[in-house]
This record gives sequence, structure tokens and C-alpha cells, in this order.
Amino acid sequence: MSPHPPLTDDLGFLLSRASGVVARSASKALAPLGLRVRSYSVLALVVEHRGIAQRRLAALVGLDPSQIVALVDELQDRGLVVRAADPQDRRNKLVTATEDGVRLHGEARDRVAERSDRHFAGFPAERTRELREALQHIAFPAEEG
Amino acid sequence: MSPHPPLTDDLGFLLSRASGVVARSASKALAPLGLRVRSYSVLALVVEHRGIAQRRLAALVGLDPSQIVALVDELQDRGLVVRAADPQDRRNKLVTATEDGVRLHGEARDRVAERSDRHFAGFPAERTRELREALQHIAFPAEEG
DNA sequence: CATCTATCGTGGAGAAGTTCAATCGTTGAG
DNA sequence: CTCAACGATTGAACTTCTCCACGATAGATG
Repeated sequence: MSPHPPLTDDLGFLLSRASGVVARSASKALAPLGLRVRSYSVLALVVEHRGIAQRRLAALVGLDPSQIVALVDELQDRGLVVRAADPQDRRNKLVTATEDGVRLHGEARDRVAERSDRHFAGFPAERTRELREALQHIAFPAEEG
Repeated sequence: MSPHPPLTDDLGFLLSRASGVVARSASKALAPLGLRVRSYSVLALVVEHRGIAQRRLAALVGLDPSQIVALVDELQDRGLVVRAADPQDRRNKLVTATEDGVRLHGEARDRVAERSDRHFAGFPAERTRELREALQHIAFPAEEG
């Protein structure tokens, strides 16, 4: 009948809607720790990649570099991460997590995972894996390594 | 080795990242028509559901009702939609698309679809369908009808 | 009928997030 | 040495988000 599918079948719309739902959930899980979704993402990346440059952080999170400055500032003020000049290229500031940073990240990760699981409950493992691959394909089009 | 998966495997993070990529793309596709992603979504829903209440719009798009007011205001000022009091319950304002609104939505839909397809290119139809179902499950947890 | 409560649309305030241009120090090429 | 390019940083303008409160309407309760 209708030659065009409804908005609720549009992948872009669904992506935005689903992202909002999960982000709101994560936000509540992180609030008691004084973290927001953005700062949590940055902290997580810093914990994973010791001594990561801010430019790289920006590229990974998909934010403007200027936003990373404020986020790292905040994390640094709380003693969760540390900035250090890159000896090889002093334009770069390498960010590293402190012990407190690693610890808080661990707690945050657990809290987020707990809430997050509710959204994906009922998904068979195979399906979750496929979803993850599809999203990675969309989120990182150039397959940057 | 590492007992915990990296952030780039986290579905919440990927959802946010992928959503941003596609939204930015859609935003560029819509700019020439004077629409943004939000107003396009609202317009699309109004075209699909003739005489939809603003509260329902808010629930569908996942926004605060107060934001819908501004969006509908804008669309109404441009003559794309019309507000009318619900005879059955005069608290409701039923929103309907005008002819111009339907026409612009058609063009917008085509433009968005064209760009959107690039992101999902290389996906077999079966996989796209599964992705859509998974996202709907997450985006509309209560399976609201 | 009178009252009480809940809902809808609306407006407003403050926080948070986005986008963009400009600046400063650093690097590498010519 | 000179110059173009790059990373971090700042600031400004703008948009979006999150709440809260208000007036109008509806529905339930006494």
C-alpha cells in the first residue's frame, strides 16, 4: 500500500532513539560517581590506551578536540588522569589514568554494564555480536585501526 | 588477558557514536531544505499519523514535550503543519501536515535515504532487517503500540 | 454540584553540548 | 631560516536538554 516505510523503520531515527534511551540509562548509573557519559567515555579510553593523545581521543569519541580539553580538565582536576608532554612530539599531550582513575573507571564500568544489560536482555549472544559488528561498521566507516 | 572488553565493543558507546555519524550525515542532507534532524522527524511523524497529539509526538521522538512545542511552532510558521484542538479532549492539540508539508517531507525523505544508504551499504538485506529489529527493541522497550 | 487530582500544552531558567574561528607553541619540509 | 601544517587551548555564538511552574481541561470522588 504505502510505498514508503514509516519513520519507526528508519535506521537513522532508530539509532538516535536507541542511543538516547541507553545514554539516559547510563547517565543515571554514572551520576552517583560524579561522571557523565562523555567523561566516562574519555576516562575509559584513557584507561585502555595509556598515554593517548587528545587528538586521538577526539577522533575516537567523535567529538571536537576543543570539547576534549574541557573533559580532560575536569578529570585532571579530580585527580583521575594526568597530562604529560609527549617527548617525541611536544605538541601532543599524552593523557594517562591515575590509580584513582583506574579504580573509578572499574566501578563505573560495572554500574553501566549492569544497567545496559537490561536493554539487551533477551538478545541471544549471536545476535548481540552481529549488532556490535554492524554498529562498528557504521561508527567507524574508514575501518581505522 | 584483559578480563574486560574495550569501550569500542560497548554497545552503548557504539550506539552513540553511530547515531552521531548518521545524524551528521542526515543534517547535511536536510540543510538545503531548511530542516534539521529533529524537525524532520516531527514532520515525518505528523505526515504518517494525521492529527497526532503533541504528547504522543514527544513520546515517539523521545523528547521532552516542551521541545515539541518549539518544533511544531517552527513547522507551523512555515506552513508545513497545522494545530487543531481535539474535539474529544480539548487539552490535546492535534497536529496535521499541510500539502506543502507532505511535499517537503517527501523530498526530505528521499534526500535522507540517499545519504543514509551509504552508511549501510554492503549490508545484506537480511542483516539490515535484523539490525532494525534489534534497534526497535532497544528504542521502544515497552513495545508500545 | 463542589472539589481534588491528573493531564496537556506552554513558557522560562539554567545547565550542558555543539560548532567554529583564532591563537600559541611545536614540528618538519624546502 | 622560513613557512606551512598540526596539536592543544580559548572564547563566542548557538542549539539542545532538563526541570519546574502555570493555566486550561478532564475525570474521579464526595
